[in-house]
Amino acid sequence: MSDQKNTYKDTLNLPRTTFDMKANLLAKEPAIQAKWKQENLYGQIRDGRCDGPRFILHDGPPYANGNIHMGTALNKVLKDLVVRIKNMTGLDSPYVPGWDCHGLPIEQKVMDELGANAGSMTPMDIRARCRDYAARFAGLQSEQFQRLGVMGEFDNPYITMAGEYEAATLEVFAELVEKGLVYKQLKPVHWSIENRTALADAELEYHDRTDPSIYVAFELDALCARKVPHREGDRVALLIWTTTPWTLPANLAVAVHPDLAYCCVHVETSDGPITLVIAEPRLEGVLAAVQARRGGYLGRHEVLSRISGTELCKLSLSYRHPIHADRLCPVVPADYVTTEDGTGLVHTAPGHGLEDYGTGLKHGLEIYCPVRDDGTFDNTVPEFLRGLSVWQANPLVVEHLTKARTLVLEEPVKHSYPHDWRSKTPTIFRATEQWFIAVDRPQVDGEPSLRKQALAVAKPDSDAIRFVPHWGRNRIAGMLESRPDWCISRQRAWGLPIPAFYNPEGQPLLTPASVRAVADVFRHQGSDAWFALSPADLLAGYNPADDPHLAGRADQFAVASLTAGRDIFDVWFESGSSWYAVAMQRGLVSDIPVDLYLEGSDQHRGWFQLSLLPALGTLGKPPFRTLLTHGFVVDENGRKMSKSLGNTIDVIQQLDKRGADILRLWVASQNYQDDVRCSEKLIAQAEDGYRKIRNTLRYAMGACWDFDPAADATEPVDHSVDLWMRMQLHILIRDVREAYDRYEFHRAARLLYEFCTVQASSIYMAAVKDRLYCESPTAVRRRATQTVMHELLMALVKLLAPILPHTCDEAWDHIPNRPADEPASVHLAALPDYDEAILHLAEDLRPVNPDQATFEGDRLEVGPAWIWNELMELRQAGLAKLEALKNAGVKNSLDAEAVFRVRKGDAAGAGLIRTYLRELEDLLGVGHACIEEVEQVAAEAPLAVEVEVVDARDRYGRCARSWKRRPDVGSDAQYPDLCARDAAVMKEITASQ
RNA sequence: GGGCCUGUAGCUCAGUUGGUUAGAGCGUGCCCCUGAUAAGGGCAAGGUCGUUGGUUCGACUCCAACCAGGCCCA
Repeated sequence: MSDQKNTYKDTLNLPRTTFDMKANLLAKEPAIQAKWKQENLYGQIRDGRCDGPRFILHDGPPYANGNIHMGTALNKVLKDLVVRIKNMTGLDSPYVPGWDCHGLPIEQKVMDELGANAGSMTPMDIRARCRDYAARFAGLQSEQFQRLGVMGEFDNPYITMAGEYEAATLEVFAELVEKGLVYKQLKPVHWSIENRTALADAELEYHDRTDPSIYVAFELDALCARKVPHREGDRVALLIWTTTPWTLPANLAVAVHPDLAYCCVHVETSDGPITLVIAEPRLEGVLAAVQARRGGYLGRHEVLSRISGTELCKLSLSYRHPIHADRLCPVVPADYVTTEDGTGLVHTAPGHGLEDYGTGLKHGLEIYCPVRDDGTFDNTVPEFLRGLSVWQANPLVVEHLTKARTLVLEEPVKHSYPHDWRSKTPTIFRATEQWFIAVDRPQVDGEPSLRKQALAVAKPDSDAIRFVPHWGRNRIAGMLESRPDWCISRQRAWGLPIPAFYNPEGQPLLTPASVRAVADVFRHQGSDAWFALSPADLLAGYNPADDPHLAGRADQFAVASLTAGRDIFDVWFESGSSWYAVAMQRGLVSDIPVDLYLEGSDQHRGWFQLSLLPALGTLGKPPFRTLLTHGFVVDENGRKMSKSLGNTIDVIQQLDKRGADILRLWVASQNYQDDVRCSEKLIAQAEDGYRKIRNTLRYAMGACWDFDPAADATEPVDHSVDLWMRMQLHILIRDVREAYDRYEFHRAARLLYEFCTVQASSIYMAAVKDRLYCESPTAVRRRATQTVMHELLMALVKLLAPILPHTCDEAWDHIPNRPADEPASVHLAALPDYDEAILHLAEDLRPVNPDQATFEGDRLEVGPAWIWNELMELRQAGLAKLEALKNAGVKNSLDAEAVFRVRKGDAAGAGLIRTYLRELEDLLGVGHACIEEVEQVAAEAPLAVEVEVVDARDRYGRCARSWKRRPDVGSDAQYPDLCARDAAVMKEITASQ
């Protein structure tokens, strides 16, 4: 028996393929990548697309520091999906990756490595080390991106520290200078007295520190006192609170919140009666504090009246300055005022606080900073403070206030305070000269301000920029409305110098011509030249006398007398110029906008906005046509990933464990418009999906092993499941391409995956097994299935190629008899197009109520889709019955027979089922199917046909070759153990041998 | 605290202009096959649609507040 079984097995056309079931991505991917490199696949794609329309995705440069993380991987894979899809759509879509190389984090890492030696290093020494560091990590990340399968000009990326790039950045800067948008002004920064330097946020450490916290009454001048309800004979004052008494000399205003409730309270004190203005919610707390620490001071108190912050502002109050007795200062509104502590009235010193600075600019206050870089007061303060350090000043200020009877309370307060990370000494806020790009200043050529221009292109009815998702427009517009002038200067070594020179009087030289002259030097020598060359050499191509911007002042700027400034650019200005330095300078586009910027949603404030402003200032238009943003990678509970929470997923580790295509499938299947959840488990799920897709491809290949479309292609007959499959395939092609066009990769990935699972694997491949295995190799029925299977395989591999480039590359080489007109690599191929004619069968003929009367013979000819939806319902019903039968003991479907019950006299219904009977048999996987006439069928039955499944084991013999139970088993005397079909096939095989 | 955004089965996603008992696939459980076999197939369970109010004859869908989470600010 078993011998005979094996005999027949050898006559079957079982699947054969060289495409391994096991992916072995860890070994194969690097080999495939090496092959791409060696064959210069990227170059081949460029050559192949050089006649197509351009599509430029301009890369936002990651920072050249550390390994890539999940967020970087998400970003780069999304970009690669876009680029691959565009190229496979026939567009010429090059991709030039870039790296952001300057900036503090790198400098900080280098300084850390240098440790104590840092002090003896020159800026040039430090810069050289920073350059090495950046180059090292740009190289490392480049390898990691390529390991992810990202395709692009990795042998010629853009690097913001390259001389050419630096020169281009300065050229953009020169344009802004020309437009009158660059200016110098005081701004408070974190200042280390110890090191006499500005500090970035990253250079601060917060430690607890005890400071004198003081409540001070700022007395209103006599005129204003009358405007405030008070007790006759009282002094009238605004009560403020501060933990930095030394900033009181720089006080220029008191800020109140318009929405807060304030009250005027009469208080008896040992310094005499006084009416104080204080935020109502703070009244009890403050009085209690005074009572607790300075009981003898406080007598009874009485609230006289209440007043809103808005009203308070309207009174136009002015108060006598607590230190400069002869000055009067205003009350201004500010929305950052809170009642968490203090008095709800905020001492405002624009030279010593960031919020105060903002308020100062808003209300035209001077940015006044009487503190010198060594932390001592200059001569603009009263004599008792001159020359003293701010720390010495604290008790003296308190003493002064006490004498003036304006000190209500002093108590020590312990709070978290910023310290210099290097010297560990406390820092102060101190206004220093900084360079700015003006956002509200109209340009000298009459163009509106940058803010106006930016808001114009971001407003709802503008079509200048497309936002994906659409709410990005809202977000960036909101940020543009409120953004302050752009402070572009930093006091560091590792960066692009702001090419400003100073004459002996301290006046800056910074004109379009002088900037361009420096740009020319940097182009060839890099910005190290700033530190290596003299101002005269840096300005070799520049003559003040020829500079129209110095008209009449040229003699003040004799080149020999100048010194070079020590500020460098904010790195955002460098990356914000990349649309020019890369996209235009490299000829990717002849003019902006480029087609697409694609970054995380944090870049609405970052790169997007800081690219938009320079481009508007330079060329008057945005640098991008479309802005696409993605969310952040969070853990499986939606929490942000952090090392301290221990919920991070390491990309490199995942690459080494599962391979790039798994990660890419994971990326593609995420809806990136939201935050993207990631965990070991979720990536494992992508891996499961990958296996399903791979095995679907593998089966299709196995089914086509002896098939050559050029020689064997056979049109499926009407009413065959092959036509259904082909239609499903074209629906898939249409929907996936549409999803790709809309950047909805997760939709495409899901469609592809579900197609593999349901339509292809569960339905079609299961149904056509019998004809593929058992029919004669050249039977029309088999060849037709192979024809569609081959179409399916070709289309699927192409559609999947952007997502799974390695797997599809490998699969491409294993496709049996790949047509001669197809390129050597799937990545050189075009995405498949759907066929309208095939699609119309599906689209026009939607399912209708199965009204028996409408099933005329001619309708069957036009309606495979229409009818197929109903047939699939029948299949579902049949499978349910089959399940019941299995529970009753018929384990193998081939031992069952499907009986389709049609109402007696329903000739059309019977004809319909007869037409599809063979396909239904295979769709259910049963040995045989037949029709039976009955008196009544259930009204809701699909096609008005009921399906029943019965045990065929006692009815029919089992065909030893196809394993089907059929009535015609034994009908051929030569093969008594076979059914008629298999007997005929055996005769054909035998005859041909 | 402010701006923008998100919240449908354990997971990834569908849910058309508000309209019957909210759908897939994966995963899980049970079962089958052993001629796709470190594969393939079937069936089943699983959801108060973040919460609470409101508008409406009717709300996953519209409105408000709240809760949770994310990004950017403060």
